[in-house]
Amino acid sequence: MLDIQLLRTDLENVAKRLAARGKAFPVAEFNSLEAERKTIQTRTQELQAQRNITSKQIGNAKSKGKNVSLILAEVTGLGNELKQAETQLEGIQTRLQQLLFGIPNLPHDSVPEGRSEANNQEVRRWGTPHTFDFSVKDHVTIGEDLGLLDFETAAKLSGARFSLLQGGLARLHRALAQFMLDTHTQEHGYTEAYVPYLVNAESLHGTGQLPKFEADLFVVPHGEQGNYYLIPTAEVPLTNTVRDQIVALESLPIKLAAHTPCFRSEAGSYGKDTRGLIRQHQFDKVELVQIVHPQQSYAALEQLVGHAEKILQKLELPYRVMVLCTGDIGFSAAKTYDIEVWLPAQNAYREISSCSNCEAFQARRMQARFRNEKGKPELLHTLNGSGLAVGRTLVAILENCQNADGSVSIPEALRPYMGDLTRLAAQDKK
RNA sequence: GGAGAGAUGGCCGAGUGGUCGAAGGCGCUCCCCUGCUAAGGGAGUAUAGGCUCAAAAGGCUUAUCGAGGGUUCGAAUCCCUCUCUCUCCGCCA
Repeated sequence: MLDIQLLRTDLENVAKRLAARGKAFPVAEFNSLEAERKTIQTRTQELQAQRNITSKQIGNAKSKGKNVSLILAEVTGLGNELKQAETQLEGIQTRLQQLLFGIPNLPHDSVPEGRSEANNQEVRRWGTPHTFDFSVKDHVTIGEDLGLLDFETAAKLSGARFSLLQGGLARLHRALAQFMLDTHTQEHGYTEAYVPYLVNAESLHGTGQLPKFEADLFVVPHGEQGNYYLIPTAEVPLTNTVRDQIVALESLPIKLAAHTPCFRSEAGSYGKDTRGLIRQHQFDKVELVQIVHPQQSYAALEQLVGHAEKILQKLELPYRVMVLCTGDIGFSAAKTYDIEVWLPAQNAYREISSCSNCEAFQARRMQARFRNEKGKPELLHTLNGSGLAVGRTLVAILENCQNADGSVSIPEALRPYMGDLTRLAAQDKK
């Protein structure tokens, strides 16, 4: 959510920066709502003040044993008028808020302008893609040939966009998550967290998935209490830990890491990445969240990307880092880096991590604050990044580490998590 | 799932219809006193808004005592609904 003060004082500039992300701000609608709000709010508060004064007079008079019927008669009409004004004000403020909740974050000045993915800029590259002296297979073929990856059975159990891993591949998947989590907690200073996978609407509202993106979520009805939602990312529970809180300055930065499944309905992505593990309704991810002092958030973003990169470096997987352009950053983000891993079978780099600084956008929705140097509450900055998407990392390993005989070499960093196994071969089902 | 108790400021805790944004304490900040330490004295100390102001300061004002609704001229206080926490019983990994 944007700061309404900013909209009141510098609407033109806000509209301009939103235009850079391809979002037209409804200036006229906002201005007329604001004008209306101003009139009605002033009127309401005047009436409230009048009521308060009169009520006090009644109290005073009564305690002195005076007759109050005269003053009482004076306030008779006030109640109705006040109630009407209050209702009207509430209506306007709801409309203003709804408008505001639908407006995305402003891009940071350092974000390159552009309309789409095509305008994202490469920041750096690490590693050299391997050249193969045989024709490479894609991860689906590799996994199925090994007898360890089974989409047909998954489709029977659930439907499209689910997968079943077995044997060494399932173990490799587990090993990856452990390895990532251990690296971040032991080398990068994150606190490991185990979090709820079902969250309430307030939490999703806090991080910005609601109210606009309900269609992307899986909803679980829960009796009369309303709905639970399956988390689309651990960013939601991790970031919302500070919702409605005022944290102490000394406790910053807060760095949290969690390994969770993520659930996305993938509405609107029909026909995209239908083959394989790239785009699933359920996938695992190790998520990094940082909650920091506003002055630190851009330094923290660089760090956060580095933490995610470190995983790929240890796994010796080639990648590049992209800075997303104004037209491609997500709703809550002010700046986003994507990390893209090399996939030989696609002969392309594909997204494996996304790291964003949301500045105060989420914190404002969540009322997540800290006591600043002057002891005053101030909004925090929140950041999140994948470190990394486990399923996609598995894909990258299968494809980058494949051998001519159909086996897959296990990166050295993972071997301690695999009982020192060096390769996955067809007989590894058990 | 059943029965009961509770939710008040950074924390503890008083407050059962009016002068209560809320006693008292703790903590924190500033000042005074004390040769040092310990102790003592005084003052201050919620948040989010609105209007005003070129801005800062200030001024005026509104809302907030778990949340929402109701009764009333007036609600922390009375009534209703919900949420959460605790205790006991049941069930369960």
